Amino acid sequence: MKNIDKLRRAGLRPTKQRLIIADILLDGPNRHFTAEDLQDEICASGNYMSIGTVYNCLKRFKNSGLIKQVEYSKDTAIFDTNTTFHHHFLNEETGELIDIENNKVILGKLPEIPSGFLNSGVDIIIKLKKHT
Amino acid sequence: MKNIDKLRRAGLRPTKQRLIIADILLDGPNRHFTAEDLQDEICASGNYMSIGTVYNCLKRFKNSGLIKQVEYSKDTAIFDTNTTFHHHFLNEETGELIDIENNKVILGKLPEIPSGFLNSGVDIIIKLKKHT
DNA sequence: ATTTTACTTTAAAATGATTCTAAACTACTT
DNA sequence: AAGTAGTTTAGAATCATTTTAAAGTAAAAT
Repeated sequence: MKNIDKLRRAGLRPTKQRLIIADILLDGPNRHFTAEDLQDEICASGNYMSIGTVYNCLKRFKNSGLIKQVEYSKDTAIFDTNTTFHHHFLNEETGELIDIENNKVILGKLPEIPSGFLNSGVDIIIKLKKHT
Repeated sequence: MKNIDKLRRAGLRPTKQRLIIADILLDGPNRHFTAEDLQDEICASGNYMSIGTVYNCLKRFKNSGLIKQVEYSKDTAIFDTNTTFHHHFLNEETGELIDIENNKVILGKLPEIPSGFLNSGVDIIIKLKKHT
């Protein structure tokens, strides 16, 4: 599908800026990135966008389900083009994330969900350190 | 054990400020809290401490293993007096965390660890939403 | 096609959490 | 008692992110 249609389907008005970002994010392989990473790539592609717009677009892309945000990053928000249900390895030294496909993990036993609540998603992070 | 000894054992010089914090955190039941929460409690206990010192103490308490820091909080750092290996429920609406004891969860299948690395810890977050 | 309306982009300022700085202070050692 | 190394402090600095208000643009209505 063309990116302009992906935006329309997601309920986003296809502005010039959103198309630039869609072209960077929505083709090619999955990746993890920060707002600043993305702004750098926009520059590298010969375009310009204010950092405010980058943040604004990322928020809307996320709310529309075009991308996800990784939930356990401390200082800087990390976004993820992989919108499937999946988990992550975290390299503790570098902060690098690697996707874990959902079918690679099975939870054999889950705790009882507090009453009045529903399980609305499980996130698993496997931290890695270099083998000595 | 007296808190002054807990500090000494942890390799921390037992200053007046660290004792105030130890008295708040290290007795009583486990809890999750931010730096600001703690500063408020310090005030409520009739003491005063600059926010810089609160942060500084929390960092040292954490590095000494007296407390932990929750790894998947976005804007504000959340600390945890529960230093055992455990997981969390996250109330998505309120941000409230509830501990899950380690023995309540069993991982039936784990992905292959990337070569050259060791699994250095697994964090599981079960997100909760209100039952409708 | 032109106008209207609502949404979007922008630069710059504002915010909020956290860290840094340099001077004053204090616990521990000698 | 004096020295030194670590600690606290207020305030400034930093950094990611959000807000602001004005100017711009896509879609809807005429």
